[in-house]
Amino acid sequence: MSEGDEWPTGRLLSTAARLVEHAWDDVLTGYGLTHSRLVILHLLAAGPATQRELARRSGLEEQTMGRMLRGMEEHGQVLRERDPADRRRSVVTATDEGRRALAAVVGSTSADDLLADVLGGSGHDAEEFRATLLHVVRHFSERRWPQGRGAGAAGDDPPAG
Amino acid sequence: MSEGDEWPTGRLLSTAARLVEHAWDDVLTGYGLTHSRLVILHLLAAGPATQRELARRSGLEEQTMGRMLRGMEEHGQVLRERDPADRRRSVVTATDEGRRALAAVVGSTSADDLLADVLGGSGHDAEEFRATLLHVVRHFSERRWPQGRGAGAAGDDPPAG
DNA sequence: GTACAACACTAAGCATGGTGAGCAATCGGC
DNA sequence: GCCGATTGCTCACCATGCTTAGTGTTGTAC
Repeated sequence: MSEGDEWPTGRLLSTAARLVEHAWDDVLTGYGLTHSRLVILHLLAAGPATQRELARRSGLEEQTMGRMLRGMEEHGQVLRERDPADRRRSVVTATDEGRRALAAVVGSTSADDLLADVLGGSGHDAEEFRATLLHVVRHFSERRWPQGRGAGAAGDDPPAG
Repeated sequence: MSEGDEWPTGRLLSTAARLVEHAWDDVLTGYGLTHSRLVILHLLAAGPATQRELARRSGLEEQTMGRMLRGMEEHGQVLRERDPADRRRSVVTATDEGRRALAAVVGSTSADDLLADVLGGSGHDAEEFRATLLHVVRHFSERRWPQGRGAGAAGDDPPAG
């Protein structure tokens, strides 16, 4: 595709995301992961969480999260157990296999490095690009789920990575 | 969602794209369009085209394009007719209704303007962001479909918008 | 003129996103 | 203790991407 100049920026964004996802997938498939499951394992690395928490922290709907966790459970990457103290809740934990997969991907040359290379080698500022994306995500998240989606948002920010 | 700092840039890209799509959808739904159909109508504004051309020019698979065109046909936004000169081909044309919808959206305050405002009002350079996205799209497109996907790519670029 | 390759499109099925509806467990006011 | 509201999750279905495997049409080599 050599087009693109005329596209709305929003469509450029979607297309870029799709293409980078494909590049990621090439890497991840070898580790039994997908683009989105990686984020879940990443969140779980900090400790067990409920589905609702995971959904909120990754910006997905709970239904979507539930389905993805079911798939991951079938693949032995996470464990879901009812919380005995509140049986509405599922407590989600990463299994050893899930942790292994995450560590393997993080330790490998990732598509993110590839992306950084693509940008850096062409006069584009990868850090600035990232900062702009983060700004867009935060702004539109706030627009979509005002004040942290009903949950306490204060103190929820992770340490800057 | 107040997270994001730790995410891989690829995931940031996907999330940003999803959020901006939602913002677009809020605008587009009122005009009977969706995010992706807008691009098709935009391409058709230059004149009729075959499904294959549309797919190539928008970076989608032909199957995806076929399904989307079927939906648009059912909604009266495009017309598909077999090319009498080559009955393998479908010639796709925008209907009056499709053109009207496109004109209405283009004439309205679009989510793209919103995006530009969000960036411009915060010290981020919207033009630079766009240029970087375009670079990413072109690089990864080339990676995915080397040399213009088998079709003649030369002279295919649109005038810069 | 007939077989074979290429082309344009369709069909079916998977993945990941969304939505609305609904169910069981829990909590709170009385 | 009971009833209604809330919470946490599931089900069912839609949209838009993808892939693999067709179907029918055209072009070409012999």
